[in-house]
Amino acid sequence: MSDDFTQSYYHQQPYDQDDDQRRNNTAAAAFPYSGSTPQNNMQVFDPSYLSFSEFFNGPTTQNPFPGAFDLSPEAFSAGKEEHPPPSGGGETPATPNSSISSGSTEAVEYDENSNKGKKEIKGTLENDAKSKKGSDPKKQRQSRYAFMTKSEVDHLEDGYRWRKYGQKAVKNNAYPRSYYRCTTQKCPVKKRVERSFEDPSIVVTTYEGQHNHDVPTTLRGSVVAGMFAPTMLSPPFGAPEGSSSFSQELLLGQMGNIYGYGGDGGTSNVTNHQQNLSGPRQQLHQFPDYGLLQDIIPPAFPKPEP
DNA sequence: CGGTTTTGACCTGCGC
DNA sequence: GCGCAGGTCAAAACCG
Repeated sequence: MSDDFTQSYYHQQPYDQDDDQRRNNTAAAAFPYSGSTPQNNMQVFDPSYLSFSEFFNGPTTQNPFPGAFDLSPEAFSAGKEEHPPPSGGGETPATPNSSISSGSTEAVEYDENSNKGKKEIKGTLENDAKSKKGSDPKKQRQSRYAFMTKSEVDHLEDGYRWRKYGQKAVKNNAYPRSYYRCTTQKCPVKKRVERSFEDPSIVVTTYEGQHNHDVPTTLRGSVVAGMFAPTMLSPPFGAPEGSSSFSQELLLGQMGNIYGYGGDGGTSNVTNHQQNLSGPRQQLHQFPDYGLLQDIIPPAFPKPEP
């Protein structure tokens, strides 16, 4: 991908090997968007990953997601001022039948060590961090994970209980953004839910923070519930070892070849896959949280085929 | 009645 | 310093 993207890329986890390669093989790599350089040839999930679980676990024991999700929203949002407008060509993003899944995390603390050998990235991150809210060390953000779900409902069932504490109209988006907070006491997790302004059928959910508790027993077997099991929401996207509790099988079944996204509008069978297995029609996508979602959705999604 | 949602106000950060 | 936008608060309304 482009250097732009690379430079906007923030690694939370130290990857001293296959770093670049992994990056190119992760969902994150599929988002070459650096705020001003939308790519046509995007790769979301490299087909080399035979399954979603494999994708999660990676070719090695290391979870590729840290690389995939360790995007710095700040880094991406840095280019928000020049994000390509949805105009012209009607960049209606998502191809209905294509599933994108990507996500991002944002370290609560910018781990300098994690960027060893990635000076440029680090620099970008730091700069962004300084220019954004992160400038205040007291307000370092929680880890964040953003997911895109093709769903008819705004608030996706993920197994946790949430209480809505705010709703805000977002600039350049006809759809309001909702703010939710985990109702579990002392749980700091929040999430933002909004619809893609270009494809209302896509719900963008951004989780912030980590649950300090298990999924409520009221878990209703929702796909997303499995997806967002505690391990999933842990920074490394499931502790390296502890992730065993993560429903990989479920993911396998639900996510299928979620990486089957070509970026050129190619279709995948994920849609049906999801639809068949989940009650409310939901397609799960993950994508890097660039901070301002509307800034990344356009380039991140291929427009639906006419 | 307790929990959740709604919604306007308020606060904060950032760009100009 | 001012205005804008995002995020949060909190009181009222709503719901089971």
